[in-house]
Amino acid sequence: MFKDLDPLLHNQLRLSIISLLIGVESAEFNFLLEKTGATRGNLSVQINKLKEASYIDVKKGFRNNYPLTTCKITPVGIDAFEKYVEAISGYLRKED
Amino acid sequence: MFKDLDPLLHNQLRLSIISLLIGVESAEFNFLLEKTGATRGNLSVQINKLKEASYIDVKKGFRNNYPLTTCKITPVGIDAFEKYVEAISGYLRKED
DNA sequence: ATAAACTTGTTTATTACATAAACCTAATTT
DNA sequence: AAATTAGGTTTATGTAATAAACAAGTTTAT
Repeated sequence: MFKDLDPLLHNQLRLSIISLLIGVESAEFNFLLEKTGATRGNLSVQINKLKEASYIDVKKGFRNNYPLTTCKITPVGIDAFEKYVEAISGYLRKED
Repeated sequence: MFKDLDPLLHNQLRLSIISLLIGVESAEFNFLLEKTGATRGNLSVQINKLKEASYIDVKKGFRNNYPLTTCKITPVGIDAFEKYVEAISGYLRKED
């Protein structure tokens, strides 16, 4: 009847991150921070969870002498997102 | 950018319950149990949370001498569900 | 040059939540 | 009358979400 919802994506912040990444080539930590309105700590944690699931790739470098974290969605992440969209859509329709 | 997701509805089981109730006049405990595949305990807990938020009305009676719990969505619940659908839709589109 | 404040994150600690397991009461069956 | 079934509820526990504290270095002000 109802498809299971990927617990990793069924979370506001992680879903926001993936939703943002799906639309861009890649995104920096501060971009995600601003767009999501999350705290740094929470964003850091959730980025790592997505990374450990291989939903995103994370590159750490420097710019203007400061640390710079860049995120990019992977094919695995894209696939998971598309499945999630399909699954949750089944909950949102009024018809059976 | 992203609208907040009602925490009460952003849960697989509770969303299933509301999604089912939105399509029917009312539903019995066992109907929800079967359709959602939840355990009785979990269903009981989540029904009560929805009830405490006035998202649903719960009527307890008897049928054939056995307890019978019947649930019905309220206007508050309908409103919350519609808002949730709109909010989460903002996360699912590929365009910005 | 040194202290203060800022940048960019990470780690830790606490609270809340989701869920299964255990329990309860009454009815039915054997 | 003992065991089983029906219909739920309560409790206990592990997991997860999040904020608060910390870290490591950089820039600015004094």
